[in-house]
Amino acid sequence: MHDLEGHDGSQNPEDAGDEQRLLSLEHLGLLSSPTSILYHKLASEAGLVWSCAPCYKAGTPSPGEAMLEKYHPKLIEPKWQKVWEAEGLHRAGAHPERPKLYVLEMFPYPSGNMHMGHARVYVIGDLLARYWRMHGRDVFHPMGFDAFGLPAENAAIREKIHPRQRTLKNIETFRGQLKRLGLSYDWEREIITCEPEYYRFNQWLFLKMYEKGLVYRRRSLANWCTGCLTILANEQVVEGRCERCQSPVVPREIPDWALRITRYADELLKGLDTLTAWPERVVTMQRNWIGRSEGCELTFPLCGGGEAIRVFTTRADTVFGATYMVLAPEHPLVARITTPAQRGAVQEFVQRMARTERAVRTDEKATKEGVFTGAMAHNPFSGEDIPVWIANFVLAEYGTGAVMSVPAHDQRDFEFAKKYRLPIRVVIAPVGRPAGSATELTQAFVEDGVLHNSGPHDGKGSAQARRDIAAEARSRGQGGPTVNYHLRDWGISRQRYWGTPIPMLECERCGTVPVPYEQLPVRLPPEAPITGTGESPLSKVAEFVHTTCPSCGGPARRDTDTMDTFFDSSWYFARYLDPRNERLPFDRAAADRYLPVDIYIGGPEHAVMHLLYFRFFTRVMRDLGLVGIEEPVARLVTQGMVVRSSYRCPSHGYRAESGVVQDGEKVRCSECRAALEVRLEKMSKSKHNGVSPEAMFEQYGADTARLFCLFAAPPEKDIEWSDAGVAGCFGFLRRVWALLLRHQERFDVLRTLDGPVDEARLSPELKAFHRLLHHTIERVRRDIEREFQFNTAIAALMELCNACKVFDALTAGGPDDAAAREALRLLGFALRSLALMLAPFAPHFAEEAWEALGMPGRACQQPFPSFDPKLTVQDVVTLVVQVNGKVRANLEVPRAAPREEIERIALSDERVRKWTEGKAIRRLVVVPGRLINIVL
RNA sequence: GCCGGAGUGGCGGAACGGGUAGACGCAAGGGACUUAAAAUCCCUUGUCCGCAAGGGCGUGCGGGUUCGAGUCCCGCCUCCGGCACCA
Repeated sequence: MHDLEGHDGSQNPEDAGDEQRLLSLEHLGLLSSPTSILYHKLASEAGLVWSCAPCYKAGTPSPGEAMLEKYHPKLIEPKWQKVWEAEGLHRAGAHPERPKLYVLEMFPYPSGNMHMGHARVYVIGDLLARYWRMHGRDVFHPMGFDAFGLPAENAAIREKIHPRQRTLKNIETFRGQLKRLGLSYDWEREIITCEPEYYRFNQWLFLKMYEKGLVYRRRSLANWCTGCLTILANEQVVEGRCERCQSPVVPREIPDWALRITRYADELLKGLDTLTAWPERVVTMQRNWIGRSEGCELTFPLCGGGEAIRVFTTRADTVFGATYMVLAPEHPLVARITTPAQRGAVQEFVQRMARTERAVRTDEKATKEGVFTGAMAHNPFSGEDIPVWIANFVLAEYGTGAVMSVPAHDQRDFEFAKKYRLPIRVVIAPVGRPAGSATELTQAFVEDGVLHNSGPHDGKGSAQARRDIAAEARSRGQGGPTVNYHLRDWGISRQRYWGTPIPMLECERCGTVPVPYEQLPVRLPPEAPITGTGESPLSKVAEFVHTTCPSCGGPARRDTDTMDTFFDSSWYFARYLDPRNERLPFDRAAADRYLPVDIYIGGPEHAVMHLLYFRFFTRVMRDLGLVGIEEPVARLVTQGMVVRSSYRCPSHGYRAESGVVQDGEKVRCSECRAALEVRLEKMSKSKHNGVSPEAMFEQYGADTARLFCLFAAPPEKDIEWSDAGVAGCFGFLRRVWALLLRHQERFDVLRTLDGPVDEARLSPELKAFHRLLHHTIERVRRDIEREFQFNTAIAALMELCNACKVFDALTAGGPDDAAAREALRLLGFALRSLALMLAPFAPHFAEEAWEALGMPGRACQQPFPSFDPKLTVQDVVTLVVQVNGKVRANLEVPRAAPREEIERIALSDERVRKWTEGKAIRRLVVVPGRLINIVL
């Protein structure tokens, strides 16, 4: 059925590559037979090894005959993936008596293909999952798909493919790629957010939050993305632009549903202190984002009217210096207080601001401009009447949307006052110095100091005055101490099709009515006119919109927006626990068993949005009695990007590696010979610097890809994709393979020698190796557990493999020869340990090795090797001899040598005497087992 | 501007509470095997002076503490990330 195109570089995942054929073999009634039989059967059925791979010896090995001449991942990997799946080795919950561990990676949005950035995250998670399973944990390690979202909808507009169809196809592809990486997920837990079985509980949670007053309808200025044609949450606006498509964002008045995340602002902030296993920078970013600011609200009555202006300030101590006030152009009072004489100018200004892009408006370099409203307000502290202006730099959504302006002590106010010739009054003097005069100020004095020109408060320090003035305001009923947050409520309505319908109705008689729980899910209609014009597609689906009111039975209209997809991903970690539950989002007992997530791995780009919502929802779910935890994630790992060189030609744009030529130091475009700009950038199709996992599997196999992802750098750093580095990892696996092969004929003997090694019978070389082996186990465990330093753990394994050379000299002694038997015992121990330690890193390889060694069971289910702390150190150490801090000699001494002995050996050494000759020794510093420093 | 983080060979990166800087891998050079190439294996590889033995200098820069500093302290520089007219 497949076409007969060759293997030449076709990227089509359906291309009949060799292992594809292996995977598609459905004759797996064989799974109950020994895997070696299965594997040979697979191989010959696939026509792979014996007919076409030049690296194999010709001929068909008989079942039971062990290893192939060369390491061939293409053959090994599909085999073990089938075995794991058939034997259900990665399923959680099989051992309720064991301690649990929930390892989670941020689930993907299934775009067409998995890329290396994805692979890296999953490989890190999988390593931890596999490692801890070998330590006897009941590991919960699920995977699913974040399936709603704009890209599918945009693609639908472009390519006329239904988002659902496209998404499901992508998931299919993606899932296949995940499986080919050998990731140990419990696939029975899979969730797909665009399925009604999932999103009905988005709706359920929305309704519960509505009941709790955590959801409200608002009609305010929303962030409208001119590219995506929908409103965005505050978090999705980056530098005034859409974080997704970079289009300008403009204010637009669209009614939406908002979640009252601000009600949890303080709790979310305090909770940060408990997140000791989160990266510092993520905690800091969240702290900044929540942006708690303690201050004071003050009321300024308008002259000649009952109305008053409320302002928020952190500098109540400067209130006597407030010489004018400024409202945001959108402030509701503006229209009412503007005098007829100023109306024209004010209206013009307000309208201009309404059209201004957020990016332009909030650009710090934008000049401050404003218009006088004609109104005056009364400063209740100084007793003065001061003018009320509107200006571009005052934001409607922060504080009260109005400020008191103190030009002498606030830089913005200062600039504004200078520009419009507004009065400046100095009311704070630097401590210990006289207050300057307003006329000689060149910039605002913004620090705390001593009050001045402030009536009864003169002479007080700023901090004291702030407290007193706030208290005074409160006692007069004109404000008082208050707290403000940078965090805003989370608007979740999106004017798009591909998302969760919002379960709310508008009834002509009853007003806003929630959809009753028993009517959930409100299903997304299968078809809707997806036009991308900015109107909600659902509003044009008459049979969706028109419904009956559940309370009065009269006609009602459904809400036609869909939810922000961050809603979906805010609680998915809990749905995995109980993904088929039709009554509740998940069962409380399952939550109590597995939550919180012990280790969560994902990109730092989610430091604020996703992770803040995650924490918010966890608290909401706690208040709904769904979970018993406060924080969803105990330990967070933010991994770096996968980057690779990109080449950009001034006239031909980004060039693929095949389109560049090396010319000495320079790299040139193969078309026009122009020098190219070389940069390290995140892999992407558009920059032509990507490496597809498919290509990796094809060339080196999943184990090598996994190994490289872990070896290239520690998790939090970016890794630079290096084809040579990948080849190096492949080479390592091949060397281990060759090592096993060299000792193949001994496997039968090794298997029988499993008792403890008797050091006394080992040669000095083997004794040193024995200790290195124990030390390696210690290092690998420590690197994984404490530091997440997988790169150094792999380095340790490489060293161990290199050290195994000592066994090459092993001569065949009979089993009666005690020394030879001990050496073989050690060899067996080493090979088995190496195989098992590799299991979390290169799992297919490890299984194959384990099987070849003739060991029963599966490598991934064995206990991780353990070490004897007494044996992790060498008994002969290299002692460094320094003279005045400079290294002059290295000495081999017994580790346990007494201090006097060490001093004697060191001082009598010829190389040392050369430096100490004829000089008095002032001091001898001895660090046992390490060094001796002779100070002259 | 504010808040984080990082600067180590030709490259990616090591160095547990201050104790041989450069583990491990890549690249490079030399050699072995081969009719040849590939693959594989062995050796060398921070830098400068030296035939060598040996020595000098080296972890962004300048100081300091210490017998001893990549690591600790003070002052800078550069790069990356986040926030940014938040009152």
